[in-house]
Amino acid sequence: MSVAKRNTWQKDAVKHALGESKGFVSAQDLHQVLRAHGSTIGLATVYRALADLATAGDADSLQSPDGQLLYRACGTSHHHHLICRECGLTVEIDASRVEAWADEIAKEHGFGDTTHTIDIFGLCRGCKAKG
Amino acid sequence: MSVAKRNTWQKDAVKHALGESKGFVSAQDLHQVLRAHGSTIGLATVYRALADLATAGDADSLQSPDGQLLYRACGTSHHHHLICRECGLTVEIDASRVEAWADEIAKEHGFGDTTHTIDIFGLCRGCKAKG
DNA sequence: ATTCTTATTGACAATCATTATCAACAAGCC
DNA sequence: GGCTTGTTGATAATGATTGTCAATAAGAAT
Repeated sequence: MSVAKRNTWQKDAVKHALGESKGFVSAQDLHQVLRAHGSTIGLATVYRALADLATAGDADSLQSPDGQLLYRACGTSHHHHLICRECGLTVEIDASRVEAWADEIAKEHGFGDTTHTIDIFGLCRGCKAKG
Repeated sequence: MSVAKRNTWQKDAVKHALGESKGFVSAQDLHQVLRAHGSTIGLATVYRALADLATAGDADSLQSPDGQLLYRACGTSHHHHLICRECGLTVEIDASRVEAWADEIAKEHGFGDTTHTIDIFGLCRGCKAKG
């Protein structure tokens, strides 16, 4: 199998920057952060690195309500999120109950090979108080 | 309050075409269907009409996995969908159990004013057999 | 260490869905 | 029929993401 992937500082930079970010970040945001930190990394590269990370299971991706793709560093376990639409605060939630429900429903209707999108957007305590 | 909204054949056309469609349709698709039927409706108008319908609660919108916005005619009751990613077959599912769960989780973490995205994509019986 | 192969990069162009613009139009009112 | 103003639609603008491709550099071989 030899060398299929090469290790570059760019990939590490993206991975690291993603790890530093608290909530979900868009590829664009991450690119700007990296440039702000003095990196000369290209935008296309950030997109590619994020896609790789997502494929490898090191990152989680979801679509924000306005259609942007957001990424977040994450372990291998499958889980879902509760996200503040104001400040971006993210809480990982255990969704095993819903997972089971989703599989059950799918099976019930003869569907297979399923994936699901289960995310909750709202206002966190802090932002509720402000707003 | 007199007249805030006017009734135009364009809005009716969009509403009707949406009702005819079985599963979810993109604004682009709907526009093409309408044009194919001889209508001279403009693309921007289709987008506006769909947005209005969604706001009024007469249509349901969701994002397909590749980022497009899809619409579907639907009653006023809030529900979710099981969608075949191959042929677009859509099954409305009763998600009261998950609704309750989502609210509960949100409350538990101090979140308010929540909305959620709960959709299941998979392969229906027919497409499983083919693929 | 030097050379060699080729995966990877990054600037830029290309796509594609969606939104904004704005003059022309028509729905509902008199 | 006119008047007012919400609505339309062709087009341009936007903005995220992907494709292109020559230049670069990682890792293997020497």
